[in-house]
Amino acid sequence: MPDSTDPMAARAEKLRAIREQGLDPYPHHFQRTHTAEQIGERFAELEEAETVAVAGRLRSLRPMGKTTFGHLEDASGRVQLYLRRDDLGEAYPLVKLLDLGDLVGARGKVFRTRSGEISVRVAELVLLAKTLRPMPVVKEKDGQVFDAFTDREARYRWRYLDLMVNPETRDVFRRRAGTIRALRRYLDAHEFLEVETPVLQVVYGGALARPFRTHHNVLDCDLYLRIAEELPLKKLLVGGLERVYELGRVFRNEGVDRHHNPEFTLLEFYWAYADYRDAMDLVEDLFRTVAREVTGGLLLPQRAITDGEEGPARERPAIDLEPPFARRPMLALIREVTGADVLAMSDGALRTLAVELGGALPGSPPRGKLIERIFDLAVVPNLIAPTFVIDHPKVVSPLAKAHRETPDALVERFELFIGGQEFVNAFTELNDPHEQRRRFEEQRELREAGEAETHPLDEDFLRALEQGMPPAAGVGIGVDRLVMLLTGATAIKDVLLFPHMRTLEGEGLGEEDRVAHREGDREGDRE
RNA sequence: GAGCCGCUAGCUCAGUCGGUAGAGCAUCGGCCUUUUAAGCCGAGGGUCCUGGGUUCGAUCCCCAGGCGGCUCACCA
Repeated sequence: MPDSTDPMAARAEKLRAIREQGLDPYPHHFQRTHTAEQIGERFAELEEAETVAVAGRLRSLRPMGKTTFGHLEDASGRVQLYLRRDDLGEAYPLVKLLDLGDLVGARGKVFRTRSGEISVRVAELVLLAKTLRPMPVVKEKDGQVFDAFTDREARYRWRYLDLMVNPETRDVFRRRAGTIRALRRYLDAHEFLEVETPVLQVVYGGALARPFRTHHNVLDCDLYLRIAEELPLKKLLVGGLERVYELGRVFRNEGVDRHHNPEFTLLEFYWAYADYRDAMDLVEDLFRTVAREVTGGLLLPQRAITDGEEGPARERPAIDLEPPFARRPMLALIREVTGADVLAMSDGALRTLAVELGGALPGSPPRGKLIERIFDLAVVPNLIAPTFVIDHPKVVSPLAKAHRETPDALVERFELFIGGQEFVNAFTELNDPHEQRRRFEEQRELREAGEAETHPLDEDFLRALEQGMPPAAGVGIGVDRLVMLLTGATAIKDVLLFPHMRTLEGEGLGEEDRVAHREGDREGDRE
């Protein structure tokens, strides 16, 4: 039942009235001459001189009888509109049919009001798009914000509303774009070639994670969405592209929380004739360069994390990228914190230690998994200052080359931790095809023993290695987390424009669409 | 996956020691030709998340479920 005071019904009624007056509520074009910012910047020359044309969204309306004030907002900022019946004449009643959020264009002279605000005295007002839904009403006075649009769910689900009313959200995504630009610029400058490899793969690989599965109808085969970029990029090293990178989306069928989204942006680069030490030098320089470019400095303030609604905020210290990043072997860090020499311990003792630290693992995990687990529990939370953790257990790194000094137990690998978070994973790449095959087979044994996350054997990749891959370093950087670091964000959802959310009722494919897709399948089968 | 918290008008929230509800903003009407969280006067607006249970009676108490947020655990 329509309610006379329902905002949507009111807007629909205004739309009808506008059409009735012969006005087009959704015209095709508006010739804008100035942005809001330009009007402020060039006020001296514009004042009472040429006619300007501005366009944007109405963010405030203050009708006072035969005069109305309002603010128009475009991508550059806001400018006040001064609408007078004497100026607009027959067009003035249109003002009554406007709502907050409508997109309008206005032409007129620029002036300063009695209270000093730079404004456009509107001689011509054009509706550019009528809005049918109310937008969040956020008011502001003396820098204080009233009725802020802070509901996290609403902000994530309807990001356009968040972007409309929260300037800091726009800043986050400008900074995200800046981060990606800086990463590209850095790698391009170091003569890495940007490439694109398939997202849909017959065999997934390059990481230990569970994949999303999909199906190709015409070929009638299952495909996986990639969980990493690694294997195709290494094939390019075989092909003679000595420095390659890919900045792309990968998909992991795992948990969703403050640090994880089912799809995320991963940067991987591969560097022939380099090893993990070279890569560490490069990564350290890359982090500083990108941080400087994006934030202007190397000291990165982090926002506090709140414990629940009422709970106390947990302060997070600023991250300083200035001092050299520490480089510490994983086993040495474990020994420092727990006193345990994990390499010398029996499997049973390792398990006992892991349980003591609060992390029981299901099944009978291999030593390497237990060591990694102990590391995650005992060491990681304390790795606040940027730290390269180096030389990991072999079994958890099936694609990394054995350590040149401890080849039986360790690999040449590093992870960069900052603020207790992993940002980079890299290693000296394994390029011995026989050794790679043995590692894959080891993974298969683990899988058969009940390990959930193992690396599948990829014959096509082994074939490429058999063709000869140069010694190389490979690096993976979690771009979303890097953006979090550079923006101080506390949740990955805050740096994704459209983070994954559970579907609401009425969202997703309707039954009719699903039927249509099934029809499509049959058509595919016939061909 | 576990724990805690929340779900009341379009929005943000208050409230009912169990007797079917209220504020501000928004909306609608009136006044107002330099206002700016504009102001003043008036009005309308609610399956109090869903389903069970207890009760004479549930928005409130109990149970189950849904959705969300936060925290912890885990994969980046």
